[in-house]
Amino acid sequence: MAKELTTRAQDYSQWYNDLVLKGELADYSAVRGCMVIKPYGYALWENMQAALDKMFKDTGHQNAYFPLFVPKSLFEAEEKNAEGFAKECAIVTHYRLKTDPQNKGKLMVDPDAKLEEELIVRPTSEAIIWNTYKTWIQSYRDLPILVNQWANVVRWEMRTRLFLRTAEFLWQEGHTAHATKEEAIAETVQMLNVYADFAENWMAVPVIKGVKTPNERFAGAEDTYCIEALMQDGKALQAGTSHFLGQNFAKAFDVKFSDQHNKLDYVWATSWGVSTRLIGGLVMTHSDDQGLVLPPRIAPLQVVIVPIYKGEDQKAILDEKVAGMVASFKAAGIRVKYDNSDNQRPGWKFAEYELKGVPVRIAVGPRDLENNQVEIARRDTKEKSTVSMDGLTERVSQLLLDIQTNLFERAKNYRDEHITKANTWEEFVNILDTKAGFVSAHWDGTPETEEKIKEQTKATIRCIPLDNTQEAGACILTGNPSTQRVLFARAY
RNA sequence: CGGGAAGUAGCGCAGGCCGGUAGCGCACUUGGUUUGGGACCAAGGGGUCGCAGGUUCGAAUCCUGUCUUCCCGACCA
Repeated sequence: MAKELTTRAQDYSQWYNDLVLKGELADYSAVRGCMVIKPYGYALWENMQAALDKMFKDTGHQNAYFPLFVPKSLFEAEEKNAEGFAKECAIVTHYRLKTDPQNKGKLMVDPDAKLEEELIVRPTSEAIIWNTYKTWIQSYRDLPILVNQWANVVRWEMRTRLFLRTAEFLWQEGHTAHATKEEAIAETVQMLNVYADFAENWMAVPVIKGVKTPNERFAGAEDTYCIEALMQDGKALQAGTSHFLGQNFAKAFDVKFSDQHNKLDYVWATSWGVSTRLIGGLVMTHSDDQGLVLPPRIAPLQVVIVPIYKGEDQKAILDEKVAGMVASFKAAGIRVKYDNSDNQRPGWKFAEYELKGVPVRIAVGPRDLENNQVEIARRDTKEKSTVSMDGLTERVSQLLLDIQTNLFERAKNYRDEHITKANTWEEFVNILDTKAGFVSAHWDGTPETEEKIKEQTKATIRCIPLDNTQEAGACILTGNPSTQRVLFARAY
């Protein structure tokens, strides 16, 4: 009764906020636009990190760490990149405070402590990293460099939303250096595939792999590859990007190498990243009006066991019986919690763990002990069944796999049902306003047309899918010839 | 930056027009009864009413200023 949730139908945004706050993933902080990631939310992030980190290492990458601050002169070296981020940078100008003589007990910025050169709080680390790579690379034998960093970045957004857009966020950024263009492109595509694999097989979030149009491209990239997901309100979410940076940063930072024939050339670059924004996407993909729904593979808790008893005697018997169950689950690698706390009743616990999105709940009471059974409830379908205690661990292991699969299939069906072809402008606008989701339509390939469509409908081109079929058609807005459909959507 | 709303107990709010002992629900503490879908009874603890001025015998309440947060826009590679 304590925690009333807004339903999706009432107010989708409010529903999302309620889930994040009441599901204890994150909280607002005293800092404008910055959130506190609470232990439950951070445990989720740690599980995501662990899976991604292994995938990065399995593809030959190593972790490193670069500074939070970027001197302004380095930041501005790659012009397009600098321009793209200029409007959302936090800047350190001083290094000292002093007591304010006008205002007792208060501090002020010491005007005598102005920095010679301003430091930019990194919105992304290409500049500081490529300035470093210059000293690491002389020969083709030094290549490739395959480095990833787990870090926080700051982008001073005007309007923020928990996880989806915050002023500070956590992410990983991979920065690689290669001897050839082909190798760099292969790396870009490889990491896009890693992201898609992670999104679909760990988060159970179906994604479309594609390429961004020049308008939507990362500032300083030659090509931006992306994975795009679809939320339950029909809006798209960019879930990850992988950039082919060409020789732009090598030229900006003068990073050259000698090839096998002692010929100097600029190094080829990629960068790729995913952030805590994925958590927002996860919430909006699977959750329902009762709370969070988390996929078992990354859920902080996979199974919760709730005892039902009258009096201490029954509790003691249950504690002992469940201890064996817990040990067996743990031995099978299942993340399990036995909640025998006495300050809440079973009904409260049921509601609480549903809110938290725990995939499987097991209830055990005296009635069950008599019959050597337990009650199992799955979060995704809310189905309950009574099963024997014999072979319970195997059964639950299988159930977790089933839930993982079911969540993905459910999300994929929804996504596939919300990719709609539009052949006329009327259809296009109508789909966006009524059904939403992705709209597959012809586009004449010009930034001007893309811009006009955005102005009139707020829909942007999310991507040109990698597996696109080529077909002749006419642009949805201008009627000019087009060779393929692209995916439009309103997006977060 | 434009428009709107709000700052009162840990959280959510009432009180304010009409100045006069600081309230309610949840949470918390203690005791008891309970426990198969968000329990109940009783007794408690907790507040410089965002901040700074002003009016007044007296300000949460009236006036002025100021700070902050949230919502809607603009912005968001």
